[in-house]
Amino acid sequence: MATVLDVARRAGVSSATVSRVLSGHGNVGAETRERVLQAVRDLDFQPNRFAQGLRRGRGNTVALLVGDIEQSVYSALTKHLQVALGEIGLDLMLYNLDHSAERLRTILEAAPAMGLRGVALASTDVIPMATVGPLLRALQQRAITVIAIGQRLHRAGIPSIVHEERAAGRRAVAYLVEQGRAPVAYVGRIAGSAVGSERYRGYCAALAAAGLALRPELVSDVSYRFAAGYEGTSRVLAAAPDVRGVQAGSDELALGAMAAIRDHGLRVPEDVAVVGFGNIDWGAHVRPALTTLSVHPATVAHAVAALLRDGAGGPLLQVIARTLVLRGSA
Amino acid sequence: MATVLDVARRAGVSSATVSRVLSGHGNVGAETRERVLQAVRDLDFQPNRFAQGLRRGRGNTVALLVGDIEQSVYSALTKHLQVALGEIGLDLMLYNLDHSAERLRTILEAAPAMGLRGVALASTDVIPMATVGPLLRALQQRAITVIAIGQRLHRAGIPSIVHEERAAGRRAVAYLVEQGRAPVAYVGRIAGSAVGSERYRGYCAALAAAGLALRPELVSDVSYRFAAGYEGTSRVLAAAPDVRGVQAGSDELALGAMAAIRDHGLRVPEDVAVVGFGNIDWGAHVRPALTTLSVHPATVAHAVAALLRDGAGGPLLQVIARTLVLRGSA
DNA sequence: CTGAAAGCGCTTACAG
DNA sequence: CTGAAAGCGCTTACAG
Repeated sequence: MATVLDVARRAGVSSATVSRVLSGHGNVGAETRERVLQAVRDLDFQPNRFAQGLRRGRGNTVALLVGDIEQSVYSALTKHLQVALGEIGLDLMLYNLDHSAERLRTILEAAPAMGLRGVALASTDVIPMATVGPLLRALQQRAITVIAIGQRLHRAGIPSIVHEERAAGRRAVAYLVEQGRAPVAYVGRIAGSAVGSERYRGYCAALAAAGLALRPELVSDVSYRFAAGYEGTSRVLAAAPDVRGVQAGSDELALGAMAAIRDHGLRVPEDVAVVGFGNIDWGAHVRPALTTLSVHPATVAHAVAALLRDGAGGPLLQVIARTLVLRGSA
Repeated sequence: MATVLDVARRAGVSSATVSRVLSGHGNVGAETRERVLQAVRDLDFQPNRFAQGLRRGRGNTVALLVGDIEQSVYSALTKHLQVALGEIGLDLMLYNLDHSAERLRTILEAAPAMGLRGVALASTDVIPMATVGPLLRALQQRAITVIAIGQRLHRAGIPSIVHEERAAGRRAVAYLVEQGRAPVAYVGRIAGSAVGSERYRGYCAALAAAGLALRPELVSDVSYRFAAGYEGTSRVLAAAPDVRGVQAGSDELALGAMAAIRDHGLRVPEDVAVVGFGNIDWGAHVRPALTTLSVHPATVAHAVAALLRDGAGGPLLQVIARTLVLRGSA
């Protein structure tokens, strides 16, 4: 592997000059610069990342911490972030939290020594800021850009990029009510999810605006995935046979809900309409196709990249609007 | 951030001794070791990754290159590999290939300078070995462990971990035939997929064994995702109205196929049975639930970790068996 | 068993 | 505009 010294020798200059040409810092004569670049090409020189990192005090890697890479929100985000970071020369290190606060802490504790450029925390789980807050602040103090995705941590001084949750939930439930789908159940408040409770508040707001009562038996607290949607909906159907609409806390939950409704001998949407959350890729391909609220991973990815590129001083809170995507299920 | 020198001073030893204690190489007196470990704890010392990497010539990072992180096979693999690598102290860098050979080449060209410990190439696309082969060999020559996942590159000297494809495809199609589902269509040979054509050969073998003719109008070449399954199946249904079974090249394609069958006014499985490939997470939750062939990401992940841990000398080819997972669709 | 010293490959004040 | 030199924080032969 060629070193900066090899390049310097071949170009007849010092290693300092090579470094200046490559970094763009400091002035170098046009002809000298050309000679250096030619030598770089000849030797196929690529700077050693460790040496660079050691000297500069940090590297080109951003850690992305996701709740669960198998969930579509996170894999879509990962994909787009990978592209957006690639465009500004940054690499992506992936950490799967598996919704574990313990794992989050472990990772954040190891982060300072890793020379990261930034940490993007994409988790909708409630974060125990008492223990995690100091860790995040420690990262910021070493000039590591910390960004929250999907959760509002801007009050703790962490730039946050989120989708609208409450307003979106309210809009979707209002739509169900307008379509004559009351009583509407809410499946998937998701205990422990910061986002889940926001969506649920949207549900409550929509009911209140329509003058409908909040019936506890119509609300199901479940966890994230399919089976939870199935079980939660089954329970609601048993407790409230008059339910005509279901707002699910996620598309996965919505799919489970649809299965439960059908296994209950009812039809979607004729008997019970279903709305999901998150516009998952297969949502358009199940039958009936899923009506849901959009998500915008590319927009998030670009916002993250911009924050990393420009350093501190960016907006502390960016809220991305969602659209109600109408398909067959509601 | 504490350095090894800080630790040395606090423990009253030299930095060499600290390094020896931490690495486990070289003998250190029991009492000295204790003093060093205490100092490490006191100062919360974590070795600087760049300095370590520069000195050792490589780091603790493994690059995982996946075809498309949004496909369930890859996200499940990523999740399990993350855990398996974590257990042996390695980090995971993720690169999304987006099924682009061009991108693969770009990434592999940048890899040597990154001080990677290993490169795990999880792609089922046909790899242009004329250009990519030399890049992989260059990595191996710098003692970077290269591992192929999902595709057999063992003849090129690259340890490969794969699932059985042909035998599994044959078994599934034979099952459809046994159940009286002939003629069986094959949707998703997937031009450009090394794995897709293996699965298709299993289909051919099953037909031959059953004495059935290979009817070209029953075979659809499509790309990976849902929409392709929908279109491919629509075409097959139009060209061969007598079709009674569909073997899909993936679960995504199977879901598209089920939608197409239903939009055609037919029922799954009564009129047309469908078998997928890959046991995707939502497969059990659609209705009818998807019959499919299993996949074993945890097994793959452990095999990869073992190869990284033990370095060269491991098995060149590991084949993981698949099970036919019977559910409602066939 | 332990330490002094060199060196991995960069970058950046400093000097000219 | 350019170069000589120091130094980032480790690890490892080498010497004792």
